[in-house]
Amino acid sequence: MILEVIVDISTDNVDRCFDYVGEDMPLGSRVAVEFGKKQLIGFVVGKKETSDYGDLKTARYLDAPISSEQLELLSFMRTSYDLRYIDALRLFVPAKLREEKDPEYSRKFLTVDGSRPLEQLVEQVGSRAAKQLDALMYIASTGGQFLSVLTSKFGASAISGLRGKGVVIESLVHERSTPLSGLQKQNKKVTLTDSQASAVRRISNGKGVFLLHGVTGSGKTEVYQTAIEEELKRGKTAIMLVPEISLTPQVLGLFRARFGDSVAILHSGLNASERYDEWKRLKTGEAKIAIGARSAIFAPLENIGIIIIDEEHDASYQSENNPRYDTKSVAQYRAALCGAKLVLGSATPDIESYMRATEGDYQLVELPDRISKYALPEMEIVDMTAEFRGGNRGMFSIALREALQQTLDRGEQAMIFLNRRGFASFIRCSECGYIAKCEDCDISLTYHITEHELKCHYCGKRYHEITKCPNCGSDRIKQGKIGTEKVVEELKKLFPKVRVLRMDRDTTQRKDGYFKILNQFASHEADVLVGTQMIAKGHDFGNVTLVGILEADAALYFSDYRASERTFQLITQVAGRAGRADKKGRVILQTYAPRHYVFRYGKTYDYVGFFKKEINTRLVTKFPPYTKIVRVLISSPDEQDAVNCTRDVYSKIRQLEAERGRFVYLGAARSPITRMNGLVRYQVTMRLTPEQFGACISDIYAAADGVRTKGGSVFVEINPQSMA
DNA sequence: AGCACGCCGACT
DNA sequence: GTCGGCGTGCTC
Repeated sequence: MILEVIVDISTDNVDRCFDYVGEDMPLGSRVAVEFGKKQLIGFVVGKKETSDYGDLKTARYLDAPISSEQLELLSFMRTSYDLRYIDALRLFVPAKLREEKDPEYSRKFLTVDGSRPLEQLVEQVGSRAAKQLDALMYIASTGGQFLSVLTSKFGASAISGLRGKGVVIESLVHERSTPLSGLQKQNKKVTLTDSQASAVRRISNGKGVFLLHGVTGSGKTEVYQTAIEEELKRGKTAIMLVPEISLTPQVLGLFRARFGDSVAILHSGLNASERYDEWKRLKTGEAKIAIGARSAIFAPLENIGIIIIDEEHDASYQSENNPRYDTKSVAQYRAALCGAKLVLGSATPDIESYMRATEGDYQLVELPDRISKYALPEMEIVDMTAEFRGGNRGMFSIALREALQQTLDRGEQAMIFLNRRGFASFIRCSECGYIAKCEDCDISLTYHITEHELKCHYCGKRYHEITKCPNCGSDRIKQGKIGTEKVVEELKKLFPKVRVLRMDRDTTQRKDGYFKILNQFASHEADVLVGTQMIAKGHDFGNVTLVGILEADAALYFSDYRASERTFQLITQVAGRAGRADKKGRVILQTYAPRHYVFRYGKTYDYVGFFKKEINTRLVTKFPPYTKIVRVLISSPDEQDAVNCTRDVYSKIRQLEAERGRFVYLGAARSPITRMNGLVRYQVTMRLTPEQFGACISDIYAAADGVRTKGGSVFVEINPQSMA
């Protein structure tokens, strides 16, 4: 029997089948093969009787980790996202199965030989080996780097040359991680409210895709759990996806308490062995429910009855680095394959999801009421331009200062949320709130300090730097950007005795930093928690009665068509942190654009009102969901090479446009982040109608695949979460 | 990804 | 001449 095998090497030049002889075995089997001179593992993706090749090597059967249903999902992913075979295959198999033995997952790590002075090493490498010297200096300056990183950066031959000269030291680094400890069982009696019960009924008795729209605190989790229970009773299994950040011990504890050992948890805190163990429990049928972040959609379950995607609007469901895929589409395909239901749940659904629900593609299930007897907290909108004109140049409004004082006096806690994502910054007038926008795209412009100009990240159009507000003539025009540290500083100035915790990228570097800070805050070791996005999610603190939102409009000015949508989601989520238990909460939202519709609807938590307004804007401006944005990103170490490749891609797509009819938009430009990891970045951006997208996407993939950079990459993104 | 092969500049 | 670096192409 001839087996068509994909070998476990992720490069374009081996992204195809190689023929081996072997016994008959199911497709999806894992085999050991000799490839060149290397012993590798591979996966059988095809079988045939004869081969065009002469003397074939043999493949040895190991096991069959991938089911035929998973193989179908695999081929869907390959065509939909232009993935390499092996990159897609790896999603279905825990890392441990990638090595035939050697259970410990480790990588080679290179450091310079510290026993000798650097000059001596340089001398030994010799002045003729420029590449090797580069690499050596890089290793020295970074204090060491993984072999795989180095070879992709400097090329295989330079690195193997270095290794041969004995100037670098190699060691094996074991990826270590501490598993979440102490999943305590919590026994909680569950009685469903009427609307919860009816939601469960509709889901359990129905089929297809459901959009579960439930306000914050309406008890979506109980609905999920009961719906899963119904499927288990029918002998089915379930997958539940949550954003990585919500995979907290508390959430997992809830599921453990209810379903015990039939839950397998796949999260980033597990090491290779733990992950493998959980995978195996699902594969053997010992566990029937898989809970995890987006990759749990590939869980090795049979007979799936229900797939749930919690917080379905969350950006992390879209994979932004390879393999790039969209979890919701994958889930929908997988659910259809096995006749399972798909439930998308959110308090603030993705605009596209809600549109599909209004059009009848998805069935809309509403959970309109909060379980707690208290309503959502009252939201006050403070106009910061008025504060500014009134002489308040600080970052806290008078209302927020007073509210903070009252909260502290009562011995209660407050959260201050600072909306600051990314590194790009917008241009705003402090006087009237004017924001510089692109004439063609109606998207806020980004200031590029190096070129002293304003740019639109969608079309690449450039504008002169402005020093006077075109609206009111004021010269108080500036970049909008403040940091959490500055908030803490000012807070301490205003309230010298206040105990503050800060939570952002910096303070959560270490793996447990996130939980540590939350625990400290929960045990009232601080009065105020200041943070970014991170504090918006999950976690109920009973004693928090005040939430302040600073720069609520900041996300509005990122060059992103989803700016309003993101802002609405964010303020709804953050506001939900106030007054969860039996204490009434209060939210103070500071903005320079108080009349923006996102705040008008946000104030009353009116998602549907917001949706109607927003979907209309998208229609008029021809943005998703009415179009698809496709971006081809080209990177190369060499500027000229990048330009050439970009031209190449652009002309191919221009040709495509000439054949298939005018696109909504097509353009080429430098990428907003012009350099990254030493690579110059360019992009070809287009917007396509759904019909054009369906007709052209495979040709766009082909155009991108047909261009090779010298040491960089070319890839395609669809509706990227960020255009940076 | 690794490895062989072959071209090319630098130096005994 | 010849040694070693570096790019290219191939692996069933």
